[in-house]
Parts: sequence; structure tokens; C-alpha cells
Amino acid sequence: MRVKSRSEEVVNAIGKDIVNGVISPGERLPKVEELSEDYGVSRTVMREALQGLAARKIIRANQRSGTVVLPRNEWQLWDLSVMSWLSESEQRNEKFLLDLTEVRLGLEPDAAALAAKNATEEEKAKITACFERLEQTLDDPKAWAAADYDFHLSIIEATNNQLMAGLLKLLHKGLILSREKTVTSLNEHTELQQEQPTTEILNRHRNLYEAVISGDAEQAKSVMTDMILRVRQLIEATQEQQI
Amino acid sequence: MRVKSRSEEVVNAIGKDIVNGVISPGERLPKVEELSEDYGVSRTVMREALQGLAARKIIRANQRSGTVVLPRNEWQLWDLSVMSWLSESEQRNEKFLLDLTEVRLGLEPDAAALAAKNATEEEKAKITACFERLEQTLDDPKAWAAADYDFHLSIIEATNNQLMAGLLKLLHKGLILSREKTVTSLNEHTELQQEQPTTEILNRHRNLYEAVISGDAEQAKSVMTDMILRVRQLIEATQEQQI
DNA sequence: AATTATTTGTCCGTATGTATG
DNA sequence: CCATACATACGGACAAATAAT
Repeated sequence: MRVKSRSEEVVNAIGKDIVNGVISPGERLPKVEELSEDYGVSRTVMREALQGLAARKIIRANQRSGTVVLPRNEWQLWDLSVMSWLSESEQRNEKFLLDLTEVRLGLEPDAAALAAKNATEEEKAKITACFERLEQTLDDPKAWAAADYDFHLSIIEATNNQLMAGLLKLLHKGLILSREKTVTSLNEHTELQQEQPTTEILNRHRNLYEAVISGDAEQAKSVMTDMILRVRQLIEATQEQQI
Repeated sequence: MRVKSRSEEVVNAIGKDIVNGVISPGERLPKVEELSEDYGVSRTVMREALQGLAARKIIRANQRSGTVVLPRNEWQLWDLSVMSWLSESEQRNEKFLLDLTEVRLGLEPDAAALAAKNATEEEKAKITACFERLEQTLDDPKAWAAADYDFHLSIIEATNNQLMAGLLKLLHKGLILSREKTVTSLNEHTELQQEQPTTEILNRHRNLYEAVISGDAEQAKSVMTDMILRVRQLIEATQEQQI
């Protein structure tokens, strides 16, 4: 298990505070010396932490005038740490989930089409292995969720477009984070959040799988679109139930 | 003018070296003391720089066993610094441009549709102002390029989806970086790289503009798709000419 | 299983640079 | 143009982790 360094811990602590509005955009942070006292770390560690936040465009340091929180639209949202802070944030977690799904809807069908067109034999073998794992874990929701993740990943990685693959990998991790949070916050509805694996869903995956393997880009795109639309409906339905 | 700190300079220097293969994934970096000597900075600064690279998942530091370069697929490509290193990289800059365009093709038509559906009056006014600037700069390619950027941005920001907006903003910046590099590396073909503003192109923008303002999501999506496809053809044509 | 060597991680005293009032 | 307040930079010391012996 990887141990977090102190600067990482501080990055997370301050990052969460900013996301949750404890410190708002435009406001100034205390000076480094104070901050390091507040968090019980040395100035060195605090400076490294601030640099970590600056790299994510959460803050900007200015000599003499101090370090300020940048406006929200500057933040580097496509960063796993930032996403985890957002998904843990109390407010509007569902909006975050829907926004992610919107992006997913734009990209993943295209990614599936690219995979159908570009996948090498090696990549196809990996996709096949992942699909077979899906078939075998139909009765174990937890194992199925993991297998589902890997299945989608194997398709994403076959796109031969690293930019798209990197993005979708991050997106899927964000989806998991966000779903985890939603599930734990209202565990009465757990069955709804965790997509229940059924033979019907497996068949959808089979359609996608066969389209990709046979190189049918149009079909792969269309099946993927339907799959994501279904997930979105599920999210929206759960949301309404919350009211 | 903003002055770069030393650690930022070092981040860029090492980042570029890694992207250009001077140091390859899996390889170990010299220890901090050596590095700080090599680059003529203190260990403090070097540590901050390494933290900046670690935040972008370019490297990982391990106690005792040293700091290693992570595999390419771990890199945080959706980061302006990383994109700038990639676009300056000699090798396969065109692939980078095409990959970006692929992602753009997935997202921006959807973004246009969302903007048509969700834009507030205020946002529509901004889009209108940007479009009028386009009309006025038809005879000045440089001013037109800037106006074109702002026009697309004004639509992106009207999506009411911060995740998508942040992504597309980054993507457009990446496109500009990459195009700049391509243009300077082969300035014989400048006319081809820089899309020449014509009344026909303006009319395409007008179609997009009117679709968004009138709330016709389908039309907005379709026009945007056509526009990006044209750009892609242009890139591919220029590429073939290079051979 | 215990020891050592190597490298990152942490702390702090001090000095310099820079934008603001 | 000066003073002030802050970030930035330096370097020596020590702590912690872990690969090698």
C-alpha cells in the first residue's frame, strides 16, 4: 500500500476546503508560515502542497500580494484528485454525475467505433478475455462491476488515440468515485445505483463486443450510445426518487 | 507580465526531456542532489519541480529506490503544460493534432446542441457579440483567428456543463499550440494551416450561430460536425503534402 | 532475520526578490 | 522612492522507508 506524503495530505485537505466553499474563489489564503502552523507541517511541505494546488489551477501565488483562490472555471477538473474532492462534496453531486455522463455520451460511442476500426489482434484478445469475465460474473454484482470496468477499459485502450483513452479512463474513475459517494449517502437505494447485472444487460454487452471484434464501427457506436443512455435514465430516475 | 518561478522552469525542462525521450518511461532519474546541481537550483526548488511532475503523473518518487518515469499511458495529457511539451515535440505532432480533432468531433457537436438547449439570454448576447466580431474581421486572418476562438468559446461556455466546458477550453488551447508549432516548422504551407476566412466559412458560422440562438439543437450539432470534419480534411491534406 | 546503505521526505534558520501602498 | 509584507530560494541537518547485504 502506497503511503501518502504529508504534502499530498495537505493538498487534499486544502483542496476539499476550497471545493466545499470554506475558502471561496477570489479570497486570499493565509501566508505560508501561518498555513504551515495551521496544518502542523513545515513551510517546505506547505510550499510543495501549494505548488500541487497551483498545478491544478486551483490557486495562484503572487509575490507580495499573497496566494488567491482562482475562479471555478479555471480549475483543472480533469484531474483525479479534483474529481474526488468534487464527488465527496455534499452539494450537487448528482449534477456532477450527469455532467460526466454527458461527456461520456459524446466520447465513448466514438471510442467504440475507433476501437472497432483500429483494434489490433492483441487488443481484440484482451477485449475477448474481458467479455468472458463478464459472462462468468453475472451472479456476483461486485465482481461484475469490476469486470464491467475492465471491459470498457479494454475497448477504450484499443482506440489508438491516447488522448481519448486517457480522458475516458479518468472519466470512468470519476464515475466510480461519484457513484460510491452517492451510494454511501443514500444506501437505502443501493439496488438502483449499482446497475443490477441481468442477462439482458449482458446481451447488450455481447452486442457491443461482437460489433467491435467484427470491425463494425457503426454498430459499435450505436450500441454504446444506447448503453450510456440507459445508464443516464437510471441516474435521472434515482434522482427523482430522492426528492 | 508573469514571471516564471525556477521550479516552473525546471518542470518544463525535465518535462520536455521526458516527452522527447531523453529519459524514457521506466528509467530512473538521478537523485535530487544531483539533479539540483545539474539544473543549478537548490534541492528545495528541485523537489517542488518533481512534485509538479508527479502531480501530472509523469514521474513517481519512491524512497530509497528513487524517482522513475511512469509509462506514457499514465501521463496526465489533459494538462496545458503537458500538451505544450507534446506539441513542441518533433515526433508525431500531426498525430497529436488528429487525436485532438477526434476528441473534438465527439464533444463539440454535443456541446453546441447543449448550448442551443441551455443558453441563457446573457450567454446568447455574448455569442451574438462574438459572431458580429467574426463578421467584422473577415479580411484580417489574424484577428479572425482570435475572434473564431472566442466565438467557439462563447458557445462552449453556454453548455451549462462545467466539465465539458473545461475540457473543450483546454482542447482549443491545445489545438492552437499544435497549429502554431506545425506552422512554424513548415511555414511554406502557412496558408493551408491557417484556415483562410472566406464568406463561405463565415456562412457556416452563421448557420451555427443561428441554430444555437434559435434553440435548434439538432441543427447546431449537425453544422458543428460538418465544420470540424472540414478542418480534419484540411489537416489530412496538409499532412499528405508533407510526404 | 538483522544490519546497513541509499534515497526520498521533512524541518528550519536565513537570505533574496518583488509587487504594493 | 521608500518601506513593508509576502513569496521565493538556499542549504545543512535529521527522519523514514526500503533495497541490498
